[in-house]
Amino acid sequence: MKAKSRPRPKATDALRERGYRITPQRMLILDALRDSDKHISAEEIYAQVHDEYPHINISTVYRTLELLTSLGLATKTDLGEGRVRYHHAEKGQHHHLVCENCGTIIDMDESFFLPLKNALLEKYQFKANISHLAIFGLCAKCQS
Amino acid sequence: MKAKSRPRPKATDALRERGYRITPQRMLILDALRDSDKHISAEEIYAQVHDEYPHINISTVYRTLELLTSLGLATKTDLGEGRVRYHHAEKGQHHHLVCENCGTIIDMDESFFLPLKNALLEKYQFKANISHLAIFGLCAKCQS
DNA sequence: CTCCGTGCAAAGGCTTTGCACACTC
DNA sequence: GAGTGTGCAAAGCCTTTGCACGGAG
Repeated sequence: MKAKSRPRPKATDALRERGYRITPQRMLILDALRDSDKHISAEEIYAQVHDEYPHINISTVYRTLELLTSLGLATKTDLGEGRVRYHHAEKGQHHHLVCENCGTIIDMDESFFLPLKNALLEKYQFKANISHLAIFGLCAKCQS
Repeated sequence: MKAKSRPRPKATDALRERGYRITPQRMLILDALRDSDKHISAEEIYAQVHDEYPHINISTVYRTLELLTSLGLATKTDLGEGRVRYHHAEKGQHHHLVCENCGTIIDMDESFFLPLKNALLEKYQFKANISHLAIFGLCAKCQS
């Protein structure tokens, strides 16, 4: 699907440094995460990796995603679809506006939460750690 | 568990008006929703109703909750636990600050989201329907 | 050579669905 | 009586887990 041979040391180094082994499966899963410009489900990663490496198993995908998430290399998001989505951590924090009618997902910058964060800190002394939140509602098209 | 004979016209009227039948199961599920002061899962509602009405089935709970949600009588919240929680719509909207360290839950008023809602409407023409959001972070005690 | 990572298969948890009977209206 | 709502059982979907083999270090 995409070239997989370009230099891309960061994530694999992070694995190696912590004593985890570099396997073709892990590389391919990282590639799939990186190549996807939107959030991707375990099943989609599996399908994508399977094209290049038919031997792979879905449980390996789940185990690898859990590992990457625990190392901070991937981020897990629950958009309320009954399935979790992942994305590469390098791509930065943002949030999602999910249309309850047509399912459109709009990416929203984190800066929208700054006033809220400050208000919570001031009022409740609560230090919010907002990552990949989903907010449901109606998109422009579906409001009529 | 609780008296179930007090007058409670609102929800049942809403059902009747729309042509839905009033059954003991539906009444008891509404009671369970109303009697719970926190968000409650389908399984918990089932257990609670089962005490008074052992014949009930879990699929009836799910079907009824879906009906109530579609009528706006109940609200569905996904707090990312792999299971959905419900609450009675009359109780109003609020949100939760969940401490990642000690588990404390602080109730937060909806008004904190007004600036955010307005910003989203202005920038994305997105009409946010924020209901029972959970925000994770650290409470005052746990920040040291 | 060691032992971590994987494939395989099965099970787990939550939720949905098909069908025939029962109960509300 | 008509037809919606229910119980029952089974399946569906996503995810996790136990086990033994294979491959990375």
